[in-house]
Amino acid sequence: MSENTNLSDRYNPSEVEERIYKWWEGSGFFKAQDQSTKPPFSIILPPPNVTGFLHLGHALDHTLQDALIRWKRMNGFNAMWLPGTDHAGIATQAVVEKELKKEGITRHQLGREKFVEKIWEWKNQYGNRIYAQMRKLGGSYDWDRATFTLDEGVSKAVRKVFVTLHKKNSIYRGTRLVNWSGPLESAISDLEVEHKQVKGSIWHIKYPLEDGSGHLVVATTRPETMLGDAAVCVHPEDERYKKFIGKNVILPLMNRKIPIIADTYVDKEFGSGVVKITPAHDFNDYKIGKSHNLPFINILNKKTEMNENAGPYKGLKVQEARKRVLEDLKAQGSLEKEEPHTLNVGHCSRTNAVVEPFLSDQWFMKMDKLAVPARHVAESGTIRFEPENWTKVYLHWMNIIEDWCVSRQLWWGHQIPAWYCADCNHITVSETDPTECEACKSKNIKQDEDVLDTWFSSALWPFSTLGWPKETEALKTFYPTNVLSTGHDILFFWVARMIMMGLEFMRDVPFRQVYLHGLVRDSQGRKMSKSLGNSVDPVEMIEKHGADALRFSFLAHVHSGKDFKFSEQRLEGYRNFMNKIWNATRYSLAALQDFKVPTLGMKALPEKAQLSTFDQWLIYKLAQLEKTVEETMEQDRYSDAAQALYQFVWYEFCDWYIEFIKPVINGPASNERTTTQLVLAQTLNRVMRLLHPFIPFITEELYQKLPIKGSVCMLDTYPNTRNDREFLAFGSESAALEIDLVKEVISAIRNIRGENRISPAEKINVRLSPSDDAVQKILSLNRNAIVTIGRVENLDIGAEGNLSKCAVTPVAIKDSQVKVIIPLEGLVDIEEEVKRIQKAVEKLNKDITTLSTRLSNENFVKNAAEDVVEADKQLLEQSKKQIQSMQEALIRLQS
RNA sequence: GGUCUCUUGGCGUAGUUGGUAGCGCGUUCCCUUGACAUGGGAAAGGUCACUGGUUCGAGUCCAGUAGAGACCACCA
Repeated sequence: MSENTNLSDRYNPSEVEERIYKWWEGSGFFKAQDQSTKPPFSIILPPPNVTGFLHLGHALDHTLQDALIRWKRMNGFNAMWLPGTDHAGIATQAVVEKELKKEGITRHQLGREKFVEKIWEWKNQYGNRIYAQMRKLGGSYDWDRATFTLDEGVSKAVRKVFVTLHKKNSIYRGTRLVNWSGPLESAISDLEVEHKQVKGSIWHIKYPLEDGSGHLVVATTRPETMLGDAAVCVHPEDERYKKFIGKNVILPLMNRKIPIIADTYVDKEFGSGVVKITPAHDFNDYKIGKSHNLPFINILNKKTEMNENAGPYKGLKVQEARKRVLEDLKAQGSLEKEEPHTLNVGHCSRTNAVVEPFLSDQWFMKMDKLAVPARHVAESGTIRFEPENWTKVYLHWMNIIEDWCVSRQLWWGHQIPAWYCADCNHITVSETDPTECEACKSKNIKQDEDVLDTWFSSALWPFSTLGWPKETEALKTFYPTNVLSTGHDILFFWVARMIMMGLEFMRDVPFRQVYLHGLVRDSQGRKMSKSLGNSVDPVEMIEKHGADALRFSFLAHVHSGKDFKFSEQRLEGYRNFMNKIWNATRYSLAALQDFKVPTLGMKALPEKAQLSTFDQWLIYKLAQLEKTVEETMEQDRYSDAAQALYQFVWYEFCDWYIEFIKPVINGPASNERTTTQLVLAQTLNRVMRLLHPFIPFITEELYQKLPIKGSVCMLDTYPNTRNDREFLAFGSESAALEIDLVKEVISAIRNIRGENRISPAEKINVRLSPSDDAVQKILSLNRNAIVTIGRVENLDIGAEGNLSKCAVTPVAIKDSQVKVIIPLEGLVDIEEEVKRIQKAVEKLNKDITTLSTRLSNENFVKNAAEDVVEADKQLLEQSKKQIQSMQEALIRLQS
């Protein structure tokens, strides 16, 4: 067979991927229609940071979504996948600040306007980098709809939401204790605080009583905050301290008089039973301060340095102040003792700095009302979580939800649409920039300098990207979206808030299903991080092994919600699979060189009478595969689908089918040969389509070379058991059983070969002794295959004959039995064969023992399902027959 | 402190109505055979963390124990 098929003997993804992607994108294949007769299916991509790199987590996430959207598209849906990028307030601002720092400039030196300009420059320079990387992965994003979170449309949506919620009093401004990040000089939300265990101390400090009659000892882990103490507090029932309630103590170092108050909040057993109350720097103390009407003494500035309220400690950082306070207390004998103490300290998730509770004016979103319907849709199943256990996590959070601090003291982001009047102090909140105060009409107004938390605009993403507040066709068609896929790390940050905003503004859920996958870790399960040096660049992996291999390694191994352990070695394995597909197609194309495509093309069907058993077997397996893929994809079990495809392509199609057809293909022209060619061509066509959502590049490339094909693989129908099923009807279960028997026979020959170390070059003689005429016929029909694949010199089918010095292996499929007999005289050391048979006998013996024990248990026979008992009985019979022939063989071998 | 998840051959894992434990990688042996050495063939390797219970029968259901991880909360 000649080989001018134009395919190299190795698949080279870099030669294919870019070309194919440009063709797809240039041809508009990724575009969805705002109006269509097809049913809609939409996914909104979680927008990555506009100036970021694509990391493995994105690659996993995007691969899952792309497989799903491609699958749906091929299934006849108006499939829309909307890409976008996030301005990522803190992250982006920090990056640009860092760049400026290299030039020795701070953002304050530059000023707000210039600085924001700089960030836009940066964004324009790097904003497309991640899009280019996404293209490399092969994602079928609807690029025309790509949206940036600071685009005009989104900004309008943000303002409308802000203004609307403000009108409803669901957004309010308040002076509150918030989590403050010193390095950012900004408030952050509760979610942005990471609690970490830290080994510290607890100090016992003497606070002298005002009347000089002694002192109380307070225990604290944060002695520097005493500078802002407003009271000390004891339990009202504490016998030790009851008598002091209402009296005063003198705050050491500051020499301020503060009251002794009582509150049940104090735990009598902990520490000394006396707690210092610092309402402006501790969340619990804040509450006590409120209920007891204490003064709120702020001792920090925005950089978390001590301010003028800290007296002599002014200007010191928190840690320095602590050190000095302790030294001074010690010097004056006020420090009673220091004990080691482990405590949880909040750290800023961005900067890792210790978060300080800090009193400031901020904007908050009231969450309790918004949470009610958001809870309901999860409870009722209107939104389903996958894996399901996240429902509980989500609901728990919704139940304890606190108001969301949405203002950030940053410059990069959506500036808050609120204007302060210098004359009457009124705040004008407006969708459009006002020219005057709405209360006193003064022109002396100034916009709030703060911006909104990045997640504010993200929360609106499912509808703001579709044109809201305008009532667009896109919004009508694609909202609610079908699936939201993301890592579980942003369940609260993003998913929960989208649900609340969607319900509030669209009166409907933003998506029907939430698919939460795990996070990508290294092969040992460690977090990928720069400092560990174990992070992997997906683009590098794509360049090395191909996008399809990377995609398949994700798809074959995502298991419901578990973290994904990435291994390049495994990736190489799937790279090999791509090569396997490539070469199987290469062979097939050669085998189909003289194949004339029947006029019906895609619809061409073989003639039943001409079908070889192995053709019917293959089609049967193909039908099973399509059923499996359909079922597993419906249930989001991508890895089951991927693995079923892998098994079919490699172990059925390549290892067996191609080997079966070789004698036919290499044989003379015949109806059988033509039919086999047709089956081969049709199967290839379906296999490419089946694989396409998983590995789009290689399948599209090969599809275009097939003799039977549609026009574009990614747009053709996905083969399944409902549509396009005429071809599958040619599969036959009985043919499958016959081929299974033939495979068993060949395996038996190979096993004898392998175990006896008979070189593959050595041709051997084989006798096959069938149990009946039907089996005899099966063997005769498949004689060619057995001879070729088994590398047999002379094949006899018939009576078992003389078994002396012969290897014998009985094989059976249901009632069909065959003895595989190979004369070994002069070929091998008989001892090897004796060992082989003994091993087999041993195994059979074990099986027989378990089976007969079970079957002799009358409770089992009585209680177990009939078919189970029947299957066991059959198996026992079969095993008994087999062991008998093996034992006979053993005797003949040694005689 | 609370909630949740996990524990299956060296590694990564499947196991969806309970019925003799599958897969990939790796390992050992043989093989450059006209699609593919990124390949082919053969094989070894698991008392399913532990203890009880339910059942004729448990990796699978229930209870408890131990270990690993995640999230939430935050008593100074």
